[in-house]
Amino acid sequence: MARPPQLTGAGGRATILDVAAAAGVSRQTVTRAVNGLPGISDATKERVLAAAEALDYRPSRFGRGLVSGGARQLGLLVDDLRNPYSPELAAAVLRLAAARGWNVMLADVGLAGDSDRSVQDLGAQSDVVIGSLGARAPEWIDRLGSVPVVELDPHGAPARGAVRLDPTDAVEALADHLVAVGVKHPLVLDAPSAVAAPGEPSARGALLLDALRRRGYLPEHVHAEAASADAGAAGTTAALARHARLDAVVAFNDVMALGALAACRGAGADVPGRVRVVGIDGLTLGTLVAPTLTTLAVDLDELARHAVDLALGMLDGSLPRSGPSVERVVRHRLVVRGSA
Amino acid sequence: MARPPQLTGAGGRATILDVAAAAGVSRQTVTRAVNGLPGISDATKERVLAAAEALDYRPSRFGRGLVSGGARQLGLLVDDLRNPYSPELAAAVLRLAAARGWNVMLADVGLAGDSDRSVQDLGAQSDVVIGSLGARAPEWIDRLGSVPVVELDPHGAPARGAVRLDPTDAVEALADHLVAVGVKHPLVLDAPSAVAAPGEPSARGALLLDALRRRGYLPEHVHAEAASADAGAAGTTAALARHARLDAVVAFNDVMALGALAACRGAGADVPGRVRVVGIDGLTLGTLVAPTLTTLAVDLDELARHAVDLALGMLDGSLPRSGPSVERVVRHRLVVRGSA
DNA sequence: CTGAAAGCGCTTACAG
DNA sequence: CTGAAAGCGCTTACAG
Repeated sequence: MARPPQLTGAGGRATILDVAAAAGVSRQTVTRAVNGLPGISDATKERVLAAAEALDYRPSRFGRGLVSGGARQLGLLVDDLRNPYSPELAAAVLRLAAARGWNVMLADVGLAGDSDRSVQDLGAQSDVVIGSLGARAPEWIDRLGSVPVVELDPHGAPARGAVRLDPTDAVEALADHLVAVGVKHPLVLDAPSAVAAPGEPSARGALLLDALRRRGYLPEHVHAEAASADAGAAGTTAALARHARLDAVVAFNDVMALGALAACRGAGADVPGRVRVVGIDGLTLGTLVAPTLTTLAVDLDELARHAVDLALGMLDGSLPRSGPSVERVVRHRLVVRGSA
Repeated sequence: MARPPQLTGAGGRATILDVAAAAGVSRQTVTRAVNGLPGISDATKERVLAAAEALDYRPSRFGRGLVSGGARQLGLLVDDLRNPYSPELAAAVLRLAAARGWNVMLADVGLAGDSDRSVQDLGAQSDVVIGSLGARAPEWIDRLGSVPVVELDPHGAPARGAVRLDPTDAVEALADHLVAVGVKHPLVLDAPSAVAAPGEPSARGALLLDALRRRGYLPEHVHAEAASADAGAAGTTAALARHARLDAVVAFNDVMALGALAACRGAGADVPGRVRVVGIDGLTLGTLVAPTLTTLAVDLDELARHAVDLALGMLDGSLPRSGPSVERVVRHRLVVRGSA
């Protein structure tokens, strides 16, 4: 391989100066050739391009960005892409961001081996970050450095901006619905909670339990091993075996509810005939199964719109830079389908 | 708002020099304060940080990247995040990339309003790109500039590197399976093809039709309006109405097959009793429905592994820089589940 | 503890 | 058509 012995760039990468030297021209001539600018003879251009090719030259995005600005970059921090909630949200954010000429960099703290570093890198590469930070928000906001952050469904008090999800209305509507359809023995199938003490219900779980109790129910409450379909199925199977009279499962999210649906099928318990099943999130997925899934739906487009608005507002100064944090609220909505 | 009248940075953004001036120190003292370096008195640090805060100073990622290198960035180009195939693939790539210390920037050419610009921006921000370029590969590779590209399931001859999907074995196995279970009148539910002439089957479709014909079938072939669940359902409903004896639907992908499943339910056609339904992709989704979906599965972790290997190999020079393009192959595998 | 200098890799005017 | 100069915003040695 006829690789020249000395390359200027770090990591043995060729820079514009290497190409210029190899082609026997100045660096601005290299710029002209590489960027297809006018004011260069065909012969020179060809020679420069050949040198660039030979040296495997690629312009540094940093050098370039420094002088020409570079596209704005929005960082999106998601939980776990394997739960369809994340990609549905990401799709909504991506679309809005693209429409405004923003790039989106994605980091998945659930998938990343070293989530701390993932968060930090995301901060270093983004002009603003939107993300589900959950319980680790304070720590991660710190890692993100000075980048403005819009928290999605924050657990505590948000640092700067946030879009809060409010399921209360939908939970009340659901509880009324369960009463109306004659449910007697509901189960709240909760996800394991990172924040609450073991055994303690999640925020959503507590809301559900409270709404049910106020209507005279003595709801069961169990924590699944994980917020996944498999864990939802396992939790449901076990509950079904323990409590023969169980006639409703309200799951922490849609994916777990899908697991509950499968478990009911496995146990020969008709849905919604014998057991009603309800999820939370409103994923598209819920319309593809049979019976279709009753759910407390979030309008992810609305969530994304608020988040992007807030994020961009923080940047262009249309939002106050100090003072109390700015919050938007998106309410869940009860969507009654086949399963309940 | 006590915003100072003059800010050095473009777009009215404060630079390190603005902060230095406001705090009455030199720029390297600002660096020390902002980056938590030693060799600065607490008093000075505090004053600098206050000035930075007041000016809403955030270090430019370009300036920083230019001197300290910055994390490597992998661009991932997907088709449409709303088809679960994309996020499942993205999750696999993200995990591998994160493990190797790479950031991932995501662009969705299906969702973006201006897909050309999306592609170009991705190229400008990435050290290497992995992507499903499909029929527009030549054009988009051009837009990506000099960034190395690993094509996923390329339609034509790949430019540099590619991971090719090979469904042939699985298609043969599926055709044998359909014979074995006594299917007589199969339908190939194809996706609309961007490349082929209208009415022409897609590459996958052609493979399926051929395998079926070689076994003595006279398979139906229809194009759905889109590669979506809804379109798959509509296509199936129409076909079911036209051909009463239809007893198998092989869909272009899993999402369409899910639509077919729903259509069969709607038409009162038992699956797999009266109609067998088969998808392609092997999405997790297929295990959550009832009956569970028989499919030609791609191992997305394997696909991602090859793609990331190839991408990183192109960068570190372990792959030849010129000569024929490098290809890896991932074979589909028949996974028989409940629906066929 | 603080600052003057040099340089990262590129592009944008400006001369020739 | 081509090149010498300046500068984008930052950090890393090196002096004081």
